[in-house]
Amino acid sequence: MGTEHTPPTRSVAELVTQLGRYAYGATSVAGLTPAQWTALRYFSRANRFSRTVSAFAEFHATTRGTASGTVKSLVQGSYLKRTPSSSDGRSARLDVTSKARGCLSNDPFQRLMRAADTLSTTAHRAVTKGLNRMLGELAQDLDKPRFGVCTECKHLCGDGRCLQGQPPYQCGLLNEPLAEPEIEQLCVNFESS
Amino acid sequence: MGTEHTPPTRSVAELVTQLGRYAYGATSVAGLTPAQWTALRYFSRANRFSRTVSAFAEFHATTRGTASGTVKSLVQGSYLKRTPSSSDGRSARLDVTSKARGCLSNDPFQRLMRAADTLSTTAHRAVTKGLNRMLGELAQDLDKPRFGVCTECKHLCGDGRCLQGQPPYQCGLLNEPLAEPEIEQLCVNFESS
DNA sequence: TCAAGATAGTTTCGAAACGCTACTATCTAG
DNA sequence: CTAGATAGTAGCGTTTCGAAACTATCTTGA
Repeated sequence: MGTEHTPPTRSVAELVTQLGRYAYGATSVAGLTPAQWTALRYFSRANRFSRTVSAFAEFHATTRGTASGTVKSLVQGSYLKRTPSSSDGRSARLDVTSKARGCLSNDPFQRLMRAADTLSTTAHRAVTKGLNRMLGELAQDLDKPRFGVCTECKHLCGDGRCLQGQPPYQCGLLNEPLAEPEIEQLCVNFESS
Repeated sequence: MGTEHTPPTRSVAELVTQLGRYAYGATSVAGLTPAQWTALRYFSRANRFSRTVSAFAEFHATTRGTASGTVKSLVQGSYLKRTPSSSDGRSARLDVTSKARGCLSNDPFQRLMRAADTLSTTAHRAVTKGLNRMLGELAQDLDKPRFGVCTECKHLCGDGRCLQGQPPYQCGLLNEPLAEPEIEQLCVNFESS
């Protein structure tokens, strides 16, 4: 009964790339480059296990070399603070500074969020769900990590056992305790369900 | 009853940028760069009034200088054929060659479309509608052109008058006849409604 | 205990891509 | 016919990026 293939509307793929391009290019506020904005956004959204150069490199879909350079410039500009890991001598954690938080509050990226806010609640939910699904498919197809939050991750444990819902929370993969606000942050080790 | 602000799901803005990044970076098939892929996709989707360097520059959200370089490389590689305009001595039209069409048939971009195809029809429609809305908002906010198809454009005229539905079609803005397949192509002069 | 391999991160290099400015050529308005 | 807008090109410096080479640390297993 219905048409078999996609109707003659503009395809979702085209819309996504166009939105992505407009959002990425809309820099020009502070003296930060698009790549630097992406990094700042990432490090302000990622949990403490994921605030590393390597994790950011995977998120940004680039090489560690490039990511290293971007991070370096942000550390020099004191947008990020480097703290060597106590357990792993090779690794360091990057935290956003108050200066960076100030910049992020008028991120050009906000325009995109404002555009999203014009949608109704139901429309917003439908789009979120659909895009989430697409991202999962694409990440699997490209063999990239997923980057989700604890509340939707299978490794989240509550109250000693792997039952979600009540604190104190814990990550079943890393066996590390999770504070309340942390379970809404992005994680490299995310696995759905 | 419902929560006032966005629920603790990952925001639409984040999803869009992430999808955009993955799709843009997924090149590496032929010897074409991401910018060249974007150009090829554009020129294969745009109608004859929009297949110019300037229109592509606006679509790609870049400068005419950069766009000119990208196009030049594609013409040299015989992916595009340049035809000077008969009515305007300054302008030229760029058409994709059969070689380019061959490349496009295994565009890395296809992965994103495949991901979109895993959605149900209703979900697909909801996402399309939502993203379309967002793109409209964002384009207006950034003062960029919209780039839509004739079937959704107010300038489409049918049967002599501006009544849509039956051929022969015509563009009410440029006063030019439109062939049947052309009314599904992208246009710089698109205006909604 | 020690060697081999994996991993975190940096550095350098060359190739793009980009924004910007200046420039030519053509078209359009008064 | 002149002034200004528009289509497109060319050059410069910056940013980005992938690839490869390298150091330092961790891990594995004999």
